[in-house]
Amino acid sequence: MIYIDVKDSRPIYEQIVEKTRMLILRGVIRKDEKLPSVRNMAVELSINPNTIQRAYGELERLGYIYTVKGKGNFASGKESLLMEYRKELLDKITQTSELAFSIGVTEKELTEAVLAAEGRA
Amino acid sequence: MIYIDVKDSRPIYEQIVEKTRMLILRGVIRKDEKLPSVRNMAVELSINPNTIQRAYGELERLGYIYTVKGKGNFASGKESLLMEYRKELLDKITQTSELAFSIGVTEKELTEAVLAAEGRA
DNA sequence: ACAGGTGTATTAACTGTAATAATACACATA
DNA sequence: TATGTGTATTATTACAGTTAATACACCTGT
Repeated sequence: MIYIDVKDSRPIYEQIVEKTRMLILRGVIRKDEKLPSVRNMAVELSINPNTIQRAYGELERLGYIYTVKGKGNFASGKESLLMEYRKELLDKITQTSELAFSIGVTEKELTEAVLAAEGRA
Repeated sequence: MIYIDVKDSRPIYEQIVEKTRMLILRGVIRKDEKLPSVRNMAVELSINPNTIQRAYGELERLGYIYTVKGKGNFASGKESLLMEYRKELLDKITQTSELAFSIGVTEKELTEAVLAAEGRA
């Protein structure tokens, strides 16, 4: 379901949060679907259970999952999450564009950079 | 010339690199213009000289400044730097757009996010 | 030559974060 | 009752960032 990129400088728990987040947002993991248990995922990824727990704690704090003690962690399926993430990405586009404009990049170049992504996705 | 944002989670030396970089790219610091000395800037920002030195070391490695022992650090004014940074920003736009497309954001929304920045810059 | 400003290098120490390891406890379910 | 689940705690290791204190070499104005 998830793999750790050793070349990625970000902490392991953060990588897990980010990848799980995308799996939920893309609908690969559906509402109320169970995620791998802390201990299972720890074995699969060959890392410490505490690190998984930390990632799950973050995901719960962000509202992506909910926990049932004795049973496991499940995707919340909250609808607001997708909208929040869309806004996050659009804000990032605006911020980067602002920086680009400030050093002379044209609107045409920026829209072309957007279109370059459309083909790949 | 530069200030440190204590709320910024990034390391101090990295903030200095990024801000100095922008000052050079925007032409605020001109070719062969002298940057504040290691000790001076350390006093101004109330941080350790070693931290400034690390930032200047990075800037030199990136080609933004050159060092003359006994005299100081100076902006290189290399022309390629601007083009490299433009490419960096455009790549970031493409990457973020790709992610956005993958969760259903439309081309229209993205171009609007670009345009939103044009007014501010 | 000298003083003062410059970059550079080194070593030690402190702090915070990430990650591991080893346990223990509480809850759910077959 | 046994097993799988989340949760909590403590200790330890490793590393990055930062500070501190020095020391050395170079440049320049007096």
